[in-house]
Amino acid sequence: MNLTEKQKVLIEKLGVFNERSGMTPVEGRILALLIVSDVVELTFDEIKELLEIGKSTTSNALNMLQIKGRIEYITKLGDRKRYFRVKILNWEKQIEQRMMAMLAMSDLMKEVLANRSDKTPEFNKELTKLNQFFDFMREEFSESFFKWKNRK
Amino acid sequence: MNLTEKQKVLIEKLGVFNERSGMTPVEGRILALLIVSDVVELTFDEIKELLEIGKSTTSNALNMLQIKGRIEYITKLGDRKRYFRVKILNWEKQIEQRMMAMLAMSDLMKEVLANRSDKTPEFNKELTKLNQFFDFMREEFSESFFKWKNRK
DNA sequence: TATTTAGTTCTACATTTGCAGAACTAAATG
DNA sequence: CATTTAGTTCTGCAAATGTAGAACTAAATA
Repeated sequence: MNLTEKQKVLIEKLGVFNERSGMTPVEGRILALLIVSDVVELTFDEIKELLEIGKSTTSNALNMLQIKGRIEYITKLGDRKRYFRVKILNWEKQIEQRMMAMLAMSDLMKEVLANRSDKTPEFNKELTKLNQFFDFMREEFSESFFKWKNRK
Repeated sequence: MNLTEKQKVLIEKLGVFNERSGMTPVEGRILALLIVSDVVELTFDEIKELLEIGKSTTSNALNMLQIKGRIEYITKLGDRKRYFRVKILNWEKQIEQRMMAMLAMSDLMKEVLANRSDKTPEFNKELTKLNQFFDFMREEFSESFFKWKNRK
């Protein structure tokens, strides 16, 4: 098992993307590896060797990725090793959660607004409008996700 | 100019929220201050004193927040100080950009898919479905943003 | 032109983060 | 029951990050 140059480049590219959405470099690359590799189920040691990373790093990253719900492992009869793979179907949920998390500011904003003096009506009006934007988007997004889930 | 206990709590709360979306603690708190404070335009020194932070920290954070498009400053005739305030109207654009950035993975995914062998048809099918999800969402979101901008 | 003002840049430092390698552990195997 | 296997936990370190304070600068003021 080894990687083509093209695959290595793709892993780095996807790795950087993953870093920017809150993973460590190694986490990002492990996830990328599991998406790019032609072997879709890789063992601890294969991951470690392919990415040339330390044992503890591999262990910790794999555990984090599991906690975050991005990967899982299966086992095979008569084989003690764990075979890790991405939980692709979870991605939609991931995206949904993160979108909604972004719009969660709405609640905080309402709290801020409730505490503002009425001596800055213009500012308050803008904040109110922003709030309406959040509410609107939350509604729209739920609808979109619903629409996707229930498509034929 | 000083803050109520309630305001201080709100600033910390919003501050933590901001930290989690990629700002330093101080950046997050400055932005929070400018949203929570009843005085909507604050000077360098007011910000520094209210948040009890260093001069260089204040300077760097204010510059970063301007680069990120989150704040701006105005000046007053016969007054050399800068008066900083949030660019609230930019928030919608911020949200839009970040949403779209999340879905930008779609392009990367297509590249990955193009490079996968056809020996893993099931996996590839799932990836394809994920891609369709991204495309669908991108379309939906653009529509939603458009709808918001053109509402009466 | 000396001083003050409003802010920037430089230097230093403490904290946090990410990773490696060694030591360890629990289960399976010889 | 000694050894191997498959991983986890511990220890330490190098680099990055976030902040403070001092030194500096450019413009305005006395």
